Amino acid sequence: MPTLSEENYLKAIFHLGYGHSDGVSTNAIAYKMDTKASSATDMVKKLAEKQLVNYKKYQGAKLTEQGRQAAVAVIRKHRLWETFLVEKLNFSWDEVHQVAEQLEHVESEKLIDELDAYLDFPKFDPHGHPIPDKNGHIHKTEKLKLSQAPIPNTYICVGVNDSSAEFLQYLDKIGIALGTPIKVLSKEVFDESLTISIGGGQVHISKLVASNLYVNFNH
Amino acid sequence: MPTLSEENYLKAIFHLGYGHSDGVSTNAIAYKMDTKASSATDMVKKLAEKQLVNYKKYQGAKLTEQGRQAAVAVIRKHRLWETFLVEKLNFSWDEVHQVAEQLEHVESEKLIDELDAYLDFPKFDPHGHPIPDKNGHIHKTEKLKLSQAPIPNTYICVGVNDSSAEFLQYLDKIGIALGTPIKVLSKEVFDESLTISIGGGQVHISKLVASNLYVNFNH
DNA sequence: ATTTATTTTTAGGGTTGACTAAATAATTCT
DNA sequence: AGAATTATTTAGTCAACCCTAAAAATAAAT
Ligand SMILES: [Mn+2]
Ligand SMILES: [Mn+2]
Ligand SMILES: [Mn+2]
Ligand SMILES: [Mn+2]
Repeated sequence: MPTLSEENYLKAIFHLGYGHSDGVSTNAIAYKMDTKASSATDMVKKLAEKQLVNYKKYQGAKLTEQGRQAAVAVIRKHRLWETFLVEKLNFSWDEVHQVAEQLEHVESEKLIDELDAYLDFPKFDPHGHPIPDKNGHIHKTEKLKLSQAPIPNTYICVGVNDSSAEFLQYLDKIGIALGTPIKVLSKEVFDESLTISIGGGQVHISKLVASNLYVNFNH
Repeated sequence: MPTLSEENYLKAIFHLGYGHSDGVSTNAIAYKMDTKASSATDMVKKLAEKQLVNYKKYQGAKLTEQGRQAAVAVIRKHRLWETFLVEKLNFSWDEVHQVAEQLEHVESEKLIDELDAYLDFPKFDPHGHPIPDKNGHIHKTEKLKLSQAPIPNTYICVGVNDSSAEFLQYLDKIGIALGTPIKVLSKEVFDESLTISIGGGQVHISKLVASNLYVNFNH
């Protein structure tokens, strides 16, 4: 079994490599893990020895199938715990990440299976992220970044890209939660900021904010 | 904050020193922690530096008030998690210890407070052990070891001293759970084994078993 | 095509928490 | 008391994971 630290690296490599076919650079890993490039190199070597990643010097790391399974298992635990915290323990969506970051490393297959059942097999976590199933399969859903959505149109917020407390609290403040209808009124050509309407009120959001919001068509 | 390893040592010292007024020997700590005496000495020194224990060479370790608070906080978390696993996730009392051993180290005050509330502020864990409150106070209850209980008489099982899976599964097998009435019929003078009656059936248990069972008068 | 800048790796350490083996203190036995 | 046994500490290593500084490789700029 991977150590706690290895699990965190695997998760980082998974997220950084998602969608891309080339290796994840040690620099990118180090940045995401809030550590130094030399530490990332060391860890990547260790993961390679354990057959969890493929690694060639100067070419970055790519998860093996075994590594992907391990990464997805941790992500599954992370998202189930986040769901538990919000659904059962009155946590808000901006409070769960830090705690789930610890809970995700608890080792017990029964624990996670029972938790899954207790939560009634949720498909998405409190940030709209899909919860991988027991076999490591991640259900793909249609969604697009609000920054790339055609306007004018009305969408439904289905997820966030950034799960930081700062961003989520900002969304709380302007009245956006999962399921909130967002009517996009106009886009400023200069900075691609958007004027949107939420529950009657009108709000102006930056491109950065819009690019961290996932929406779906309101069909 | 204590590290994970320090927390485990603090807990061990708390349990070993419970009731006794002299220091806990490094040997005893090592045995309980399943490690070597030299490792225990190292750790005790570190805990002493952090003011969590008082330690003088060759005189064992005693928790300071600060150390006791830290130990009890971990025990509180351990027992709340065990309760959660049994009450909500269909774990049996012989399956919870190992998992709680990991969960007890998750750091989040809100988590443990909410868990406490979610479980409706339980007073005892699945093994009949008292759950310390938020202030570190442990509610004392009357109880005695079945091996020391006057006979003949009828008692109620209120707890176990040994929480190992082997012992708990043995109790399952002979039909003893928390709350089970136990009628003690006779004690063998030779080995102090007991003949008891549980729900109609008659069972013979060793002194060792009886000394690991806590009972209360059936009043 | 060089030179310059950036990225990545290597070399050398530090810390935590283990271990073995050896030394020393405390205890028990005769 | 003196000797033998046991308990405890010290000394010296080790592995995991991190660090800084320097070297080497790659990428970018002139
Ligand atoms: Mn983590
Ligand atoms: Mn999430
Ligand atoms: Mn533990
Ligand atoms: Mn217990």
